[in-house]
Amino acid sequence: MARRYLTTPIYYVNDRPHIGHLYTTVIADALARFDRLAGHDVRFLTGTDEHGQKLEKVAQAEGIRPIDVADKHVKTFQELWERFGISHDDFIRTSDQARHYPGVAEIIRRIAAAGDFETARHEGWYCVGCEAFYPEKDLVEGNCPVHGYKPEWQSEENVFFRLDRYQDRLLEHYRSHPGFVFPQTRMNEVTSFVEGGLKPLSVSRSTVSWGIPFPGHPGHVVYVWLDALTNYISALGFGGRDDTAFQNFWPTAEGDDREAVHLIGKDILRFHAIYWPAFLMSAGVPLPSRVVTHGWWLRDQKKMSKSVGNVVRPDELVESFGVDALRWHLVAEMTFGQDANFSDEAFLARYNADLANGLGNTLSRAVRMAADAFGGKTPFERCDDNDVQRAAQTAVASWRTAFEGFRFNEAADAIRVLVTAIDGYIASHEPWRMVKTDGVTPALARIHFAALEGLRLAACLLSPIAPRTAEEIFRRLGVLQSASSLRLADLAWGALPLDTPLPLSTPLFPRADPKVYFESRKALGKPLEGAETVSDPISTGAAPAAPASVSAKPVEAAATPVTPAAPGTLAAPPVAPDAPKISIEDFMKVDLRVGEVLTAERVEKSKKLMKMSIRIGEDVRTVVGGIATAYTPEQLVGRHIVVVANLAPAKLMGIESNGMVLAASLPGTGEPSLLSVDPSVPSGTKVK
RNA sequence: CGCGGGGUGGAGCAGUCUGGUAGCUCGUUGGGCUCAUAACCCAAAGGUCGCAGGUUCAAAUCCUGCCCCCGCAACCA
Repeated sequence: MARRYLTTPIYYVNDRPHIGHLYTTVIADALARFDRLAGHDVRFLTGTDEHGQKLEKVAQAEGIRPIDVADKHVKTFQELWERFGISHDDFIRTSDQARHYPGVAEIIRRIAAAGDFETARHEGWYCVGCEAFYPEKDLVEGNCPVHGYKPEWQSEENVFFRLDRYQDRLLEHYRSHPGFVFPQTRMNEVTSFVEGGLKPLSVSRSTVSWGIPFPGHPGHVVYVWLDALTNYISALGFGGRDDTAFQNFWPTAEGDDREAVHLIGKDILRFHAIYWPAFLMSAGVPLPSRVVTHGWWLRDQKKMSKSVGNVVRPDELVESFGVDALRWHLVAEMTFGQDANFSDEAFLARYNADLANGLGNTLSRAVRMAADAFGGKTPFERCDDNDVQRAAQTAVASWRTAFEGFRFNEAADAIRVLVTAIDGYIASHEPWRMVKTDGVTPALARIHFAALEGLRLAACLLSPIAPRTAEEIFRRLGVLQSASSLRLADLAWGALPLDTPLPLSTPLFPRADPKVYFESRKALGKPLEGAETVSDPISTGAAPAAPASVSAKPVEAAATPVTPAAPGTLAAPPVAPDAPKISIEDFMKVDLRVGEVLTAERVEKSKKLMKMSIRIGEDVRTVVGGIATAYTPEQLVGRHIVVVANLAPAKLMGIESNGMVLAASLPGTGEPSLLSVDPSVPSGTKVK
């Protein structure tokens, strides 16, 4: 029995869970369930990344400890995973001093022993406002180009990891393990990046205090990625008192029956495919087997139209159609590795096609007819040689190949094809006609057996993707089976029990009329926010249920009641935080003037920048502003706008800008909208 | 010359690594069925696979050049 160690990234607790987190986790869950079904000994880990400056700041603002903030948000993730039926065996938190810290200490001890750490002094002008160092040449008259005041001379000692030493060994590993990164295009990307040269990596921070203290460097904490990546082995007990799980699940050598697979999104590929293996090499720990990378979910390529009311968030879809409908959609809709669009229209279309009209309706007709013919029971005679049986055989094979090759959407396709075959089989054999002409015959029983057994197998194949639905189908077929107890043997034809009661039920996935659905959404008067909808927070239990006429809640959800999370756990982002108050004197420091745009041109190679010459009274100066996405040069020339006249100059894309144009930043898109005054107001006029 | 993704019937996408009848879902049209969730089944229409060259018996697929779209990075003072 092979051992499989599967991980998701650990999610940063400051983020609200969004469709991306959900996708990675659902895919990992499906893979874990598939592997268990295939008879592997599986350990599936997920968790949270909790250290770092962001969290520290949030805690500061709220006047509580960072760990309290983390505790609060961790619950959100855990509840979400519970709700989505994620079958992880373990959950690691990087703030866990008993479980995680020893692993980090150990990997650092080993890297240090290998001589791959080195301390280097980092000195320079540090602007507290920018939280960044500036080279002498970027300072404007000795002041910060942004804030205009004198930066501090800071001298900081940092620990560096000699990543550069591993360039060749990494490349060698990629060569000898072409499947190390999946898919291939991502492997190429990583290879070319490493070929481009690696530099020592700073792995300690003294500007952050919420983190793991760096051994031997008081005042320093461990760089977040060195800390976070180590979760994959610290969770197995690496460096801890009991490392049995590490011994059992982390691969040791070639030809090992152990496989460690990291599932990630493409945004964190570099950390997983370059830094992490290098850390492990240095520490003398074998590398994980594969880094499997998926693409991103994009929002409707169409702008979301507020007036049309097509702003519907996944949590509303889940509310109306159930967890498994979304799981199915995520798996089936995205070609694994590529980017895909998430749209509610596509969700509805797929829901109706695959789940309502396809699987649900086929199950419904097959069960109803069989129950009618055989007195509420399954057929009394089996059939082992028919088109459904052959289709099922093919489906099982391609489903397995798909899962093994991380082509999850193809696994879903295999199920769809099988369902279509069953439906076609029923249509071509016309059992409804047979029963009228010939009565209840063995031939009729065989046809129904084929259809129902096909559905049992379809449910088996569905179980990694939509486990609760699979179990509900079993129940309706009179099969006593839990999704988690399934094994390969269950995929063999013919396990449907004969002459067994068939419970009748309401539709598995009630059909949804998209028109009615979207109109009801509009009628509910959902807040039509822009920015938040892009990130698709999956808020749990917050949305009101859709009217019953639109969609009765799928039975899957009813059959497996899940406790909804407390409302508001994932509520919309907070409104603008209170800006600190300033005095009138402070405000008067800002010299606002009316300026007339004389010329305007886009800055070469820049998307946002517009270079303008602006006349302020007698003075003509160059101002660069990030407004090129919203204005053409022609629209600007002649305009009287408001300018911050006494702003310290700064260089943007090599052009010195003397001043700043004021613009409102539109919610959602962030598009600028210039503050203009009536052209009759002479340029140079003071604004206050 | 910053990095990357993409351009395939009306829409959304597979297929490209490993050349060989262009596939899927939705939509459209016609027919069928009435067991089922106004579902389902069958058939049809619809594609110069971004453009131009090249390799080959054969190119959506390999090579070269070009065009267009979209992210990211830099820059939003």
